[in-house]
Amino acid sequence: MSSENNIRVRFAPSPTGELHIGGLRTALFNYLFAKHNNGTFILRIEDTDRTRFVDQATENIIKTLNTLGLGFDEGPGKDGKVGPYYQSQRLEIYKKYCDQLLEQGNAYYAFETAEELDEMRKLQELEGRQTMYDRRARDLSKDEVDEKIKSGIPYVIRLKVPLNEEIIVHDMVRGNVKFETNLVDDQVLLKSDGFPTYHLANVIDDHLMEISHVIRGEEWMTSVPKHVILYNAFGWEVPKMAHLPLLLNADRTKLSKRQGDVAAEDYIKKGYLKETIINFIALLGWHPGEESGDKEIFSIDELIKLFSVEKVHSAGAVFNIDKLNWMNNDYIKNYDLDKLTELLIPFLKDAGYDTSDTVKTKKIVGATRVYLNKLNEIGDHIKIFFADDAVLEKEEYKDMLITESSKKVFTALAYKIENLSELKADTWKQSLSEVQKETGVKGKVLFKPVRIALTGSEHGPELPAIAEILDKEKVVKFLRKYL
RNA sequence: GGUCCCAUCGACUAAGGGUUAGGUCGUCACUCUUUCACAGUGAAAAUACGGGUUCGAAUCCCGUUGGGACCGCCA
Repeated sequence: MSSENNIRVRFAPSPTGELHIGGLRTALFNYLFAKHNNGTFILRIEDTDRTRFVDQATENIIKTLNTLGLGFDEGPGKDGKVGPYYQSQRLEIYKKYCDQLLEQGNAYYAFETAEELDEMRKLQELEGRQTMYDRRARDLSKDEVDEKIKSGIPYVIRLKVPLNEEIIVHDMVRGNVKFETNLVDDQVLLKSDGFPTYHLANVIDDHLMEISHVIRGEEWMTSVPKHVILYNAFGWEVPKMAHLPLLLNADRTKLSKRQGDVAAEDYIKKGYLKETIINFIALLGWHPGEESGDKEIFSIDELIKLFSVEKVHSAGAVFNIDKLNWMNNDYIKNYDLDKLTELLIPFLKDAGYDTSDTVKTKKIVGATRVYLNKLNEIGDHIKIFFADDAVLEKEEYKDMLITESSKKVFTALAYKIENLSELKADTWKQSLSEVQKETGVKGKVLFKPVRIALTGSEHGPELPAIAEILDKEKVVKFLRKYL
């Protein structure tokens, strides 16, 4: 379903590890924007840094995107005539355009070593100046350049930033932003290993891939003038830009490993539902506004319908795990029980529980889902359904179980349950109320010991549900244990 | 330090010249449930500060303060 219009956006991660929550948010907003406008969502892999390349990272990113329902229209394995979508496979293209820049006088060769540049920066810092390339190779003569190249000195190609100009960019989130070119670094465009830097590759690819809107994180804001200079040098139209507010740690610094997990996959693994993740992330830095009222829960389709860049905030947003947990619990409580059970089975198996009895498993899920903030917590709540013995949580509970009234109740109840044709929630209730009448024991004195006898704990799911799941044999056994 | 961005309850946010500044999470209280949880009701809780503009400012402008991002042959 490609574009009838020309809306084309891309998510362009570099394969240096797992998909970060911040990256996921960028991907999501690009996706929502594309789908809302009936445009095209493109995945491009920016693998131009050989030193940070991580094997399988691309596969993982694609997998995570797919798991969360953010499938791309064009990208690796899905050609849309503007590929390849791996930058490492586009080296000749960058080389060609870089040569053009050189010819036009928009770029130049530079021969400093890393050490020399370090020294330069240290000095600048000492003098309290902005650290940036001092443009010392800008005016090397053609002969000097040729000679250095011939003698095998490694070189990079740098952008020749036009001096004394002002660049004004319109950002869809932030409005007009002004930059002085004198403060813009003569960015390296082509590294000494022949690979392009982000800035060169990004601009060329966005143009060649006909990207209409660049939607990316705010950390890119300060490199915008470099990109504009490049677009201008090539004589290309600058795409529309939108810089998204950062996702923040609790201390309001850029979201990073430290405070907790930042890999989207970690959240999936813990059992945050994909609906939750999408819903929650969408509301970080964006809100549909007044028309949607007090609504907090949005399906992906609703998000697509409602999304607009104009409603994106300009301030950073703290990633708040408490609200994520609440939202996940809300989804879990309202999820289709069969589907939820299906999702929970791997977690149950992980926790070492037998899930072969699907009817029982479903009942257990139904009885305990309300406690779950995430699926991997299921193991903490279901021990009682599989134990061969109701181990007392606290030693002193025993006193309650061996009183005269408890014994009376257990005896009567065990007898009734034993003679039930089937132990269900309602037959349990029926039996218990009969016992209440017959023994005259009621209230806390009745219920508490029974609960403890069956589960070993004062707290837990509803007693009738527990009884039904445990079934006759165990219930009777547990009740008679204290006689 | 330089450049750029940002500023409504603790957090996410609504209101975009006129509202008792609204909602959600979290917190607290109460109700319900013979448990916990769920659910329901309610409470505390914010326009950073100072100047303008205006009849009227959270909203527009300026300044201050505070926070953040970037300043790599990383992306």
